[in-house]
Amino acid sequence: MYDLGMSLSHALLGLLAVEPRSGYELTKAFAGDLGRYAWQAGHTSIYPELARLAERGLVAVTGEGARGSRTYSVTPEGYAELRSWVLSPPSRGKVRNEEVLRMFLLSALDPADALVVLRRIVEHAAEEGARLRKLVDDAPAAIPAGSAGFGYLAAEFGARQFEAVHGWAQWAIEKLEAAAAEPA
Amino acid sequence: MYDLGMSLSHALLGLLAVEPRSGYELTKAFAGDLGRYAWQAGHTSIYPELARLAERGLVAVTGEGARGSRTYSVTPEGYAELRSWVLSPPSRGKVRNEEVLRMFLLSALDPADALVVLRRIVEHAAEEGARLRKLVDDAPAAIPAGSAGFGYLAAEFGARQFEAVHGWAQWAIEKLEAAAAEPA
DNA sequence: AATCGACATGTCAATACTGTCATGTCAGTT
DNA sequence: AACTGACATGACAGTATTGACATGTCGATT
Repeated sequence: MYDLGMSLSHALLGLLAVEPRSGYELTKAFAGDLGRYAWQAGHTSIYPELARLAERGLVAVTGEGARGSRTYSVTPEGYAELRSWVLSPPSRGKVRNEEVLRMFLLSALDPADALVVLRRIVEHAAEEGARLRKLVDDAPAAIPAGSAGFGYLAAEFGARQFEAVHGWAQWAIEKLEAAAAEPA
Repeated sequence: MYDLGMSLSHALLGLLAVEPRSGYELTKAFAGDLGRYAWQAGHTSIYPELARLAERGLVAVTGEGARGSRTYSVTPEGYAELRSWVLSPPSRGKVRNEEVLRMFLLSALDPADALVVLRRIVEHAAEEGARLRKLVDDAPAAIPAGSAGFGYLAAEFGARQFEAVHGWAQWAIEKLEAAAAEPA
């Protein structure tokens, strides 16, 4: 009677709801922004989880391709499960983010060390923010709701997050430099 | 020869670097914003990890209190390890965030369902943003670098993140409503 | 025809983590 | 003196995840 590891299964349902895919293609999706910012998983977790979802009837193999590939699609039950999960109250989701942890721990360091990290964050956030902003701009202006639009909302989300991180790091640098200038 | 589970150990080193604490107090720290936004862990992970850190000489018991409590402090080696971790290049840290995953999966849903979720996000982000903004405002204006200031940078970070989420969700609602108004 | 790289899936042992149960202490109340 | 709730740590079984290894296919070069 397990129903843990819920997040991975729902991530898979979500991806398959947008478009049927093989395990390999799902793995590639996790190697991109989805895995980088929302939920990471390797193929060794994905394949067994797909098998479990198929066993529960939430997905089904709807095609076979070259090199033994199997294309999975969500079943109506799978879509219902996904919907109920996304709509369900947030309560307290699992959170693990090494980058954010680093930011939390910044205060534990020497201000000089913290500044080094902050300057790197400023640079990195500017790059990632610009990349995602470009992604959004290049995407079609209207949201073709439901199909190809997957990732458009997410890209805008990411762009804004990085813009916020960028502003924060600059603010933090100013604060630390000001504190260093006038010793107590 | 393991050196995995790095993040938890560094979170502990960071907390102890700010101030010596017992396992119980560390557990409470994880029950707060640290656990909610950066890295979650329960006492059943924390105690064994503390023992391992002590074995490796990165922390040490520097006091014993009532009810069998042991107060841990970082050793110089522990601080060096922490410093090198925070300063080390980001490469690709572990990321797991159920809330962000939900946002990624929004596009997989009916626009009507997505709107429900987005409106809840607007509300929640406004609340959390306001709470953290208040936390920052109530904190001392200058950063007493190194000691009591822990959490000040982090609180501002969180406040800005939620402000960004708030803006994003409002933007997304407008987009979806506009798309619904003019059917293709 | 051999080679190579991307495609595609899988096993397995080791490690990590969660939830549940268990145990005991101490301070303040009743 | 019994009770209660917060303090404080720990064991353990079940589940999840990772990293290393393994296997084979197909298309395009060489």
